[in-house]
Amino acid sequence: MEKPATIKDIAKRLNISLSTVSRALRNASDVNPDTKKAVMALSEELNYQPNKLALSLRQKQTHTIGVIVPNLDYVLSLMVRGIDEVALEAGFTVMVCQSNESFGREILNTRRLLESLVDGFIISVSSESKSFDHFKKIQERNLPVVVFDRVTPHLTAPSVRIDNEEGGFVATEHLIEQGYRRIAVLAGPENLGVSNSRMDGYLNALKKHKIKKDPALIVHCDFNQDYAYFATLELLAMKKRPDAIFTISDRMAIGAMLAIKKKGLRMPEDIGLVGFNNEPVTSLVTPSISSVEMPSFELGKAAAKLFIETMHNKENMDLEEKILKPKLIVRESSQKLPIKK
Amino acid sequence: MEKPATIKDIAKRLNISLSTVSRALRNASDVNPDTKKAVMALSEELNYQPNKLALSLRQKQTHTIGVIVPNLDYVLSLMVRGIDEVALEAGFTVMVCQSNESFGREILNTRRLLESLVDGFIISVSSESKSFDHFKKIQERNLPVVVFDRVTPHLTAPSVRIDNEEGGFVATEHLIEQGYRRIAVLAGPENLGVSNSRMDGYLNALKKHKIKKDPALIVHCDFNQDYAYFATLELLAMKKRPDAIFTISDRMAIGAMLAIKKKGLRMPEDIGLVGFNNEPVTSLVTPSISSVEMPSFELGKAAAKLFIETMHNKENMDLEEKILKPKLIVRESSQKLPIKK
DNA sequence: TTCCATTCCGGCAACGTTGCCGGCAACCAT
DNA sequence: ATGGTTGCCGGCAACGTTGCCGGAATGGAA
Repeated sequence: MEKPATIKDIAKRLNISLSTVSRALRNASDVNPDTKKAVMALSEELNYQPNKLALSLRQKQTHTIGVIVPNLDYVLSLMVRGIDEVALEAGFTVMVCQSNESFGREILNTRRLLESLVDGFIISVSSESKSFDHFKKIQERNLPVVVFDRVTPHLTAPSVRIDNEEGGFVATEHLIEQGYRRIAVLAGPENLGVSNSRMDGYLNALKKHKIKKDPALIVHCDFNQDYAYFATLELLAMKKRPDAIFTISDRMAIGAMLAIKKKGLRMPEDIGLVGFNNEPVTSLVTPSISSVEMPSFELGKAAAKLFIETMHNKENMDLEEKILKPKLIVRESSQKLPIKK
Repeated sequence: MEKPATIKDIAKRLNISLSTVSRALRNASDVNPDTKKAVMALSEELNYQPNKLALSLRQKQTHTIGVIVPNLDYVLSLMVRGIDEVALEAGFTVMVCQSNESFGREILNTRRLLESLVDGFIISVSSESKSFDHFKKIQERNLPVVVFDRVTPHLTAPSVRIDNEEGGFVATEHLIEQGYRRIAVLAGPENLGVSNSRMDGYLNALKKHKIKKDPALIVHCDFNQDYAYFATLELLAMKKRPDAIFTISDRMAIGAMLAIKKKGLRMPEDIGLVGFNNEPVTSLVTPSISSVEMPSFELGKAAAKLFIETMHNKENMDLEEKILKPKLIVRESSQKLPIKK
């Protein structure tokens, strides 16, 4: 009961050859029903498990997917669970690596997973990454790559994401409908596609409602509660301060909220606030924060499904692009008008 | 630039044998400096990476650690990052599996990781697990197992955890010092060691301060915000309702807080509240919630270090037990008395 | 009896790597 | 000249598995 049993053990005890055992265990063709039964029985008894290493070495497939994410916050860990779900179902194991939003770490993770001989990658890019050569190297090796959530035009690959522009649009339009007019946006790093798309949605909403864009109200800062806090303080210190803020993540919304409270302003009366991601915390703070919800779990599942598709017909790499819809959840922080019946 | 280069490729191009290349790449002994240089140069040029599969197959070691956690909430994902940190440093890769607090899932994960031929396990048990045979099977295979955070007396293995009893004690004593007398405890499932230890600390604090234990104030419920919410509602509906609640997790504290607010009671005036874990959300809600902080990242690192130790001297399995200290963070929810200078 | 088809099985090679062993020079010392 | 030592290298086997091929035994048909 020490070492796991191998095919050889079975063959020896049954006095038959390795090949026969192998065939018996797999496809029944070309093997006597009796010997097959015997093999099955013994393999059961010895609790035989085929050695994955040997299998992988032989058929040059590890049935492992490398997943690279910038962090494991609420939404991303939900997405990873979605990926896991589908991957397991399809017989794949996933290896998750966090890049911690660091470019260097992302390269390191890529290399490590490549060394582990994963069959392909499902990636959400770090906010710090400006070059994508390390990912292109993967594709040069002909391994399937699927990008999810944080996509980038610089990487040509099938992708799954939500409609970020739409998300930014509904958030902003909601603020406008609530009567806010000087709406600021706290955006992420300038090179982050997700952030820019949400900002595009913001701009579209302004345009639709004929509100002039004010560059002073567009602030880029790090994806981080503290940065958002200080950025908001600066916004609130303006002569003509904004009367609403749309942040492209909830963590930033929290920072903004703290700054607003610090300044003694009330939400939604003095200032409106809408975040993005619909993390549970948004409903727990006072006032509760409106936020754009995304179907994270579904998004993860979709990414894994797309990966498996891509893997199965590499020839027909059509660069599929799957886009899910976000949904605004209105809470106290932006509900200025009485709720219409 | 398609398939990764192998030792064979190098040998062929240099017209030398496989063995020589292998030796040249590894230890310099028994190989001519010139040929060694040539091999090194070519391997650099071809970007040679030893095939991990073949290596693992040969030396029966995958340099992979299987990590099983009940979920990836704030503390656990911090711990996993700590594990990752140390493991990477030591040349190990980690595979993380979530059991989702499900017993069946935990068994499945164990089997999957075993199939993946991990070199050992670092485990935090699910709250649902009442049997531990699946883990014992690992040990029968002579693979090292380290338990962390959620330990259990039913599993004999080196472990790393915090002093949960101490945590429960300081939380409770703090409430007593603030003048609360009818202190309830929201505990987790009855079979969960962590929960019971924290409760023991609670009981010790009562005893020390000569407060009689009231069984009606000890409530077991699922590790879950909603359950905690309803359990708290029931507590508050008692004739002689508690004047403080200690919950053994922050998620439960949130549930309790919502129930308290629902009832229109004020914290800390009408009722005190202390949670456990010091999740960021505790400082964001109103009132902010006191909580027992644990050094999660450090704990993860310690677990990985212990694992590597255990792995290196299996003979000397001394069942080391490493215990870190928790620390109470006092916030509004329990600060009834003015702060002493 | 001869020939062919069918059924079942074993041998061999290969995936990429390393460890062990043996061997061939060359050199030095006797 | 002979023997031993040293430096360097190649061959072989093995890790556990599968795919291919060839072959023995059996049966049936001509």
